[in-house]
Amino acid sequence: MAEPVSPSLLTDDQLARRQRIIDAGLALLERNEYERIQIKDVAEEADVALGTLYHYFSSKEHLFAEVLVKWAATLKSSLARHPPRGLSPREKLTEALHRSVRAFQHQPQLARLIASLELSSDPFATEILERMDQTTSGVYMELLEGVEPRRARTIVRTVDAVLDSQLRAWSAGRLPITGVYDYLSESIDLMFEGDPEIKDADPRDRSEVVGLADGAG
Amino acid sequence: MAEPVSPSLLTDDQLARRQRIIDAGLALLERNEYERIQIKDVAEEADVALGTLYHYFSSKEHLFAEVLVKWAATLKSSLARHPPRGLSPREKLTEALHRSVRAFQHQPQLARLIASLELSSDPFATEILERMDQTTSGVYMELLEGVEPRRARTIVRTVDAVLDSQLRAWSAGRLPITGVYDYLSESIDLMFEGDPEIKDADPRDRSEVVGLADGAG
DNA sequence: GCCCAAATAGAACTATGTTTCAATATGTCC
DNA sequence: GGACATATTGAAACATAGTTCTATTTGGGC
Repeated sequence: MAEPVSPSLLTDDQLARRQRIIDAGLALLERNEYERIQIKDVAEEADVALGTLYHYFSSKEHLFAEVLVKWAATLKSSLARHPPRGLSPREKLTEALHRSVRAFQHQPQLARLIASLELSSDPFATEILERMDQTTSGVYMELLEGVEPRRARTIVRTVDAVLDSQLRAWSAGRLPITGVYDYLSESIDLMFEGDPEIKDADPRDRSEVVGLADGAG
Repeated sequence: MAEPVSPSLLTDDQLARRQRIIDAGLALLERNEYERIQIKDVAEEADVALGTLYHYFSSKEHLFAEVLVKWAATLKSSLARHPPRGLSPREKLTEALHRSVRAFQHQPQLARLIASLELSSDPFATEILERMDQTTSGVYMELLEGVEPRRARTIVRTVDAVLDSQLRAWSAGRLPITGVYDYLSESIDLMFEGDPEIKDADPRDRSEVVGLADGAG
């Protein structure tokens, strides 16, 4: 776990190589379980030497945390390009979450990956996780425009926990994917129960939905 | 991962030895991180040979899943002995969850353990996990007497997810323990918002709060 | 063309869960 | 009470992967 070089100090060439490694990780994740992917396979797929890989990433977990970031970035930008069309905050939130589930459905290993990373002790990995957490929370918060902020934060935290938990159960084979959708909807409905179903209060002031698709690397 | 012998076929002597191994695991968990506990340490602590340990448990994960069951059983029986005194379902649920958090607080490694087990592929481990899940859900459901069953189930699932998620964050050092208590309360309040705060509808029919402290082994 | 940092290849190291095995003990059935 | 199955022991061997090391090569800038 030696300190890897900081991305900000790299030449374009090196950045490209670093990116190639991340892409290789994502590619392998599409056809293998995370735990069964060997670091040397990633190096091979990326066409770099093992030592090179460790030159850029402090550990397997650090590397895959960056893979996760990259994947999340594409998800976020897709969400930003086609914002949920629901009228009420509840509908928008539901739509956004369902879209997230669909994304995971196409990449089942990502759910396992997140679970693994949450157990990691590599400081780079934990830092990246936390950063991602804040970004996704931000995305959801924006959909809850008009909801009292304190309440909105609780909703987001809760819904995030449910998403995480159900995805985990699904990826472990303990729950069909339909269960994930259903339970999520049910939880959301529960939290908005007795709500006057506020329609999208003020469609102005929407110029800056940015800050979602960056931060990747 | 050879099939270990089934507990139901064991002599008292063997059951005692098996139990000694589980106790040893729990004891070690009190002073070490789960990941850093070596199987041979457990064997040593339990005063059995390595081969003996593997005679009873198919893997490290299987063993520690049983450790978890044992721990959960004591928690459950404590909850059964002193049922939450809150008047409304909301209060009872909050009290029960806070008590769970306190239990984890005394055994921080248990939270990590659960997270690890959820990633395990040992069939014994997953079976045990699922069994535990159902039992804890059952405990919470009983506290929601008077709440419409479908709704109660959603509440339990949601609250369970939040507990899990916050404990995970805490055990990874990403959240202070006070945050766990606070977020849990907030989530619960949110879900009971706009509720007529049903007071404990019918204090009769309470004779059988059993079935909580068994199932351990 | 020289120099140095980066990259390479792959062997070596390490840590641990798991398996094996021969020797010994235990206990049960006839 | 002898014999046979089963359990236990202890230690060594195995297997797998992540990580580190080292000798060597490459390539861009002065």
